[in-house]
Amino acid sequence: MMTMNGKQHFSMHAALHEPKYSGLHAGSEGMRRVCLSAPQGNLFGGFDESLLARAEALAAADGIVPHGKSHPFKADVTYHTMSSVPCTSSSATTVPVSHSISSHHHHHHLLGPQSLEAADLLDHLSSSLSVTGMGAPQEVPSAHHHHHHQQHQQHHHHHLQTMGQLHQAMASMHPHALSVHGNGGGMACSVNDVESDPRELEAFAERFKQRRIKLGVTQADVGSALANLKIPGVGSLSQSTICRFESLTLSHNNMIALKPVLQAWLEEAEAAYREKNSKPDLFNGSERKRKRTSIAAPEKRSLEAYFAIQPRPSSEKIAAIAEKLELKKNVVRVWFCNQRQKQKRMKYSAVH
DNA sequence: ATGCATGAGGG
DNA sequence: CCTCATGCATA
Repeated sequence: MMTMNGKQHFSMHAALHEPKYSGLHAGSEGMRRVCLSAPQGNLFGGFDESLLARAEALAAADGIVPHGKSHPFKADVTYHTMSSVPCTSSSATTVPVSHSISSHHHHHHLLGPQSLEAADLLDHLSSSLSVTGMGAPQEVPSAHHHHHHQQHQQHHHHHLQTMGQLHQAMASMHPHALSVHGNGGGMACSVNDVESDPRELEAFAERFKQRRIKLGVTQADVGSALANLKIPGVGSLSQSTICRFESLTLSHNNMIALKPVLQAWLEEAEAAYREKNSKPDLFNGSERKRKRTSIAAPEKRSLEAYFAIQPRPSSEKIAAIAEKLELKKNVVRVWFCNQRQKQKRMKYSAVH
């Protein structure tokens, strides 16, 4: 029944764009970012190549693995569950080193004395170059802030909507459903964000998670159940999103937008709780599946080093980096985009 | 739980 | 091309 994809995009997108948090969020998120800002922004001005070279060299040195020669394989692997896909394109070369090193590489000096990481590099370079005459204020080449929290939960792929059914008509709805930004410049702010200090969000997320678990509902269940609430502009969400909400790994705005919806669900669920589901019904074996490139650890280290220096490389630079790392340009571009997004997420984005 | 990807909307 | 919200695929 229904190609199971019939419920994917519910654009509540349109709503939140380029939020400068100009006035309203200046106290919350904007603040956090400011705290992280490094005084020296743009380090480029003609040193590009040398900087990139150094970043790479250092990143490479950082990964001194027992291989005397350079990696003979492609820097990335592309997985796909489909055998019918002939386009092993980006990786005709299967990487034998796959998980051995690609998983745990936490940028924190546990590698030894030579592990000069991006932050150090930046620091080093900035002191010697900040005089070259550029001062473009950048976002925040902050050192990484990685938080690793793991706790296994359920893994339950839902391609179902056995109880969901319906929805999907919202793709054409008004773009401002649960927007947080109603302001169009007039700053008549009053309706949105206000009542949303990160403190409360954190508290809510925690409560939500606990009660959800108490109800014996999985993140995926919550996601699909949201469609049943029939809130205008709100369709279902994925396990990923629910998970991210609970772990506060969404942007501040996203958190605020989702809170009311999840709260509504929680209330309804507790009212008439006690309903499970799980009919992992079958699907067609013939679906074009999305591929997920896997960037190997060494390359990832290089990218991180570059990112520390310049979070927003130009197209040319991206191309150059892509070539050096033997990655597709688009892969590199997306990596930077995702990295930037990551930087803006909640959680311990700053002082906590 | 998270990495890489897609797409809308805005320049 | 970017930012953002989201999701599939995966570890």
